[in-house]
Amino acid sequence: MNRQLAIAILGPTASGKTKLAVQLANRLNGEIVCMDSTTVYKGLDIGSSKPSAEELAGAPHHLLDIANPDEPFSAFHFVQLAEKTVNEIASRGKLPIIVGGTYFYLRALQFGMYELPNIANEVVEALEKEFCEDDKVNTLKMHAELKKKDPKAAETIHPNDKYRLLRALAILRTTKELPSQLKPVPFSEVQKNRLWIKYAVTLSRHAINQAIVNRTEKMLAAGIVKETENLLYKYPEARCLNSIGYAEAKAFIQKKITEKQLRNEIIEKTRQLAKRQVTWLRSDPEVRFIDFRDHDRVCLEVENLQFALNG
RNA sequence: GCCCAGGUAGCUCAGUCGGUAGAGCAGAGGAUUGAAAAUCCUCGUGUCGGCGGUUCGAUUCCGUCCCUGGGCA
Repeated sequence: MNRQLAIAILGPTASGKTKLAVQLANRLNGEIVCMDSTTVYKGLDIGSSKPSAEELAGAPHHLLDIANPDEPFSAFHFVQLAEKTVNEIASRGKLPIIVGGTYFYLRALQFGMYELPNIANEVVEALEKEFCEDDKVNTLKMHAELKKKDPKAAETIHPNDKYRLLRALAILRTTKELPSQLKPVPFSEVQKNRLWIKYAVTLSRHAINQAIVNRTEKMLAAGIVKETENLLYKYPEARCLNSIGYAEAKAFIQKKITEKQLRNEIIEKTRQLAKRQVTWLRSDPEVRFIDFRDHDRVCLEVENLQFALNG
C-alpha cells in the first residue's frame, strides 16, 4: 500500500514556524499549506502576520487569501480546500508541509469531521433570540433543554458554554441527530491512511513573550490601525475583525482605549492565545517538540521515512 | 505647614460592629469536532504601610511616624 506522507509544522504564534517550514520545503522538495484561521482572509495582512514577501518567495504557499472577510469560513471549508491541495501537491511528487497554529483545523484534516448538513446561521440566531433574557443568553435554560433531548451531550458541555450549547441545539433542531452520537468521518481512503509527522516548534515562555512583544510593535509600526480602518469601512460586520489585533484596533479607533492600552492588550491577548495553542499541542501524543534550529534533524527524519515508504 | 481621603494578592478594589481576609483582572493548568485568534472550566497565605498602646487576642480601636492623591495656605 502506498501511503501518502504529510508533515505538519505546528507551534504557538510568533514561534518561527514559517521560517522553519520554508527551509524544510527547500530541502525536502515540499510545498507549504497554511493552516491558520485568520490568514485565509484577503486584506487581513498585518494583523494576521501573513508570511513575508521573502518567505513567500522562498517556497510555494497555499491557502492564503482564499476568503473575503465577510464570507463565512470554518474548519469544514478549510478541510475541503486543504484536502484538495494536499492531494495535488502529492500528485506532483512533492511533499505537503502543513504549517500553522490552528490545531483545531489539523485535527479535522487528520480525522475528518461529523457528517452533517450545513446548519444555517439563522437557526443559531433564532436560538440566541429564543433564550435571550435581560440582553443575555440564558445558557442554563439551553443546557436544561439539551439535557432533555440528549442527556449524554449535556454531560459533556458545561452549562456556561454558550457556544457549544448553541451548536448542539442547532444540530438537534435541524437534523434530529443526537450530537452525542456523532463521530468524525474521514472524507476518503487517502485521508484515512495518510501518514502524518507532526512537529511543534517550542520556545521558552519567556522567549515567546519576548517574540510577541516584538511582533506587536512591528504590527503597530506597519499600520494595523490603518488596515483595520480600511477593513471596517468595507466590511463593518465581518466577524473575523473580532480576532486578536483587529478587535483592539477597532476599540482604539472608537476611542474606547488609548494607544498604550492598544499595545498592551494586543500583547496580552496574544500571550493568552499562545498558551492555549501550547495546550493543544501537549494534548497530542503524536506531536514531537523541536527547537527552531532543528531543521537538519527534521530533514533527516523525513528523508528516512520517505525512503522507507517508497522502498 | 494645616485640613481631608487613602495605603489590604502582581494590578484595581471589597471586607472584617476586634477572633489573622475575598472579588474582578493578570498569571498558571485544562477542555475543545462546521465562528476556534472562538467558547468555556479549575486554581487565591497576602509582614491587611512601619512602630508603639489598649486587649486573652489588633488588619480592624487609639497614638505616632512614613508614603500617595486632593484641597487650603
